[in-house]
Amino acid sequence: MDNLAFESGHDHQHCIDQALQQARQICRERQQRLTPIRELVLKLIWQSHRPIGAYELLPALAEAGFNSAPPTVYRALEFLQEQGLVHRIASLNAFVGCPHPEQAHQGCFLICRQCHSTSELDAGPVHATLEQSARAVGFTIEQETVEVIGLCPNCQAGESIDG
Amino acid sequence: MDNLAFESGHDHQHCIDQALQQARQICRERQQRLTPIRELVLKLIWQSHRPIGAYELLPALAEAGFNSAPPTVYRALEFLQEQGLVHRIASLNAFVGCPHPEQAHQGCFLICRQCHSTSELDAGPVHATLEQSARAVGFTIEQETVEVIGLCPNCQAGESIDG
DNA sequence: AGCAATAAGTTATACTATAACAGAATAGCC
DNA sequence: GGCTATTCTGTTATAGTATAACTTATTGCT
Repeated sequence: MDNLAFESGHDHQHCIDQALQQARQICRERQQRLTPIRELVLKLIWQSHRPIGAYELLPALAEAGFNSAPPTVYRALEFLQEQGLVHRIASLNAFVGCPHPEQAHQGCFLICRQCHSTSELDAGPVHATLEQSARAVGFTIEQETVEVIGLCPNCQAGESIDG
Repeated sequence: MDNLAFESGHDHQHCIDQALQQARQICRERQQRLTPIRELVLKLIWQSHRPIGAYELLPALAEAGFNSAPPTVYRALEFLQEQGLVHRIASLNAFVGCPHPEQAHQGCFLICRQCHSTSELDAGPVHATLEQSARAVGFTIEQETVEVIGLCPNCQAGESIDG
C-alpha cells in the first residue's frame, strides 16, 4: 500500500478498504480476533490520514450501539497497536493508521501542523543514523519515536497564496 | 557542558551547579527573569539526568514555601522550555534538563527503559537524514521529536549479570 | 453442554495540562 | 520616590488523556 497522505486528490475510500482488508487478513493469519469494535475503531481511524484522539472515537462507537466508555476504545487501540495496525503519535496523544502493517516496525512520521495530514516514512534511514549514534555511546535501541512537525506540500502552496 | 548521563560515577553536583550558573547567565544576557520558582524548578529537574513529571515537582515546591498548584510548575516549565533550558519528552510526559541551552535546538534523546537516565545527542545527523526524506516528499520541517527507548551501557552490564 | 480463555460493559479514579481571574511584585518612567 | 504598565504568582475550577478493578458476555475448545 502506498502512502497517499499528502496527495489531496486520492481515492481515500480505497485506502480505507485496503487497510481493512489487510487487517482482516493479518489477523486471520495470526489467529487474532478482529472483533466488530476493533474493526470499527480501525475504520474510524482510517477515515482520514490525520491522527485522531481516543476520545474523538467514542461518539461514533456510541452511534454504532457499542459501549462508549474510554476503556472500550483504549482496549481496541491497544490491540490494534499490538498488531501494528495503528501507531500512536506521542507528541499529539493521537492515533493514525499504519499503511504497512504486515511487518512490525517503528514509525517515522511527517505531520502537517496546518491540515494535520500525516505521512509515515520508511524509518530505515533515520534508524541507521540513530543506531550509529547510539552505538557510539554504548546504548542499545529498543524503540524509536520520530515525529516531525512542519508543513506538507499542499499547505505550503496554500500559505504562499494566502500570504 | 558535556553530557554525563550514562556515566554513573560522575560528580552530579557539578552538573547541577553548572546548569544553574549557565541558566543565570543566559537569562541575564537575554534580559529574562530567572525567578526563584523558575530556578528551583530547574534545579529540581537537574537533580538527576532522568526526565521528571510536572506533578512530581509539586511537593518540593510546597516544601520551599511556594504555591504548589499545577499552574505554578507548568508556568515555570513553559518559561524554561522557551529559554531552551529544559526539554519536554513527549513519550514520557516528562521534562529533562538541557545540557546545551546556549543555542536553540531540537533534542534527540536516548532514554534508558530501566534506570530512565536520558542522554541528549547532537540532533544534527538525524536532522540531516530527516531533512533529506522530507525534501523528497516536499515537506518542510519545523520541529522534530526524536526519542529513543532502550538500554544504557550501565543497565546492559547489569542485565548480563543479573540474568 | 460444559469449561477455560478472551473480550466487552461498567464504575471509578489517576494522571496530565490549561483556562480564567485576582492579587503581588517588578521595571521603567516622570 | 511615587505612578503605571507589565510580568509574575496565587487560586479555583475544569478540560483532556489514560487506566484500575470488577462484572458480565462471548468465544473456542473438548
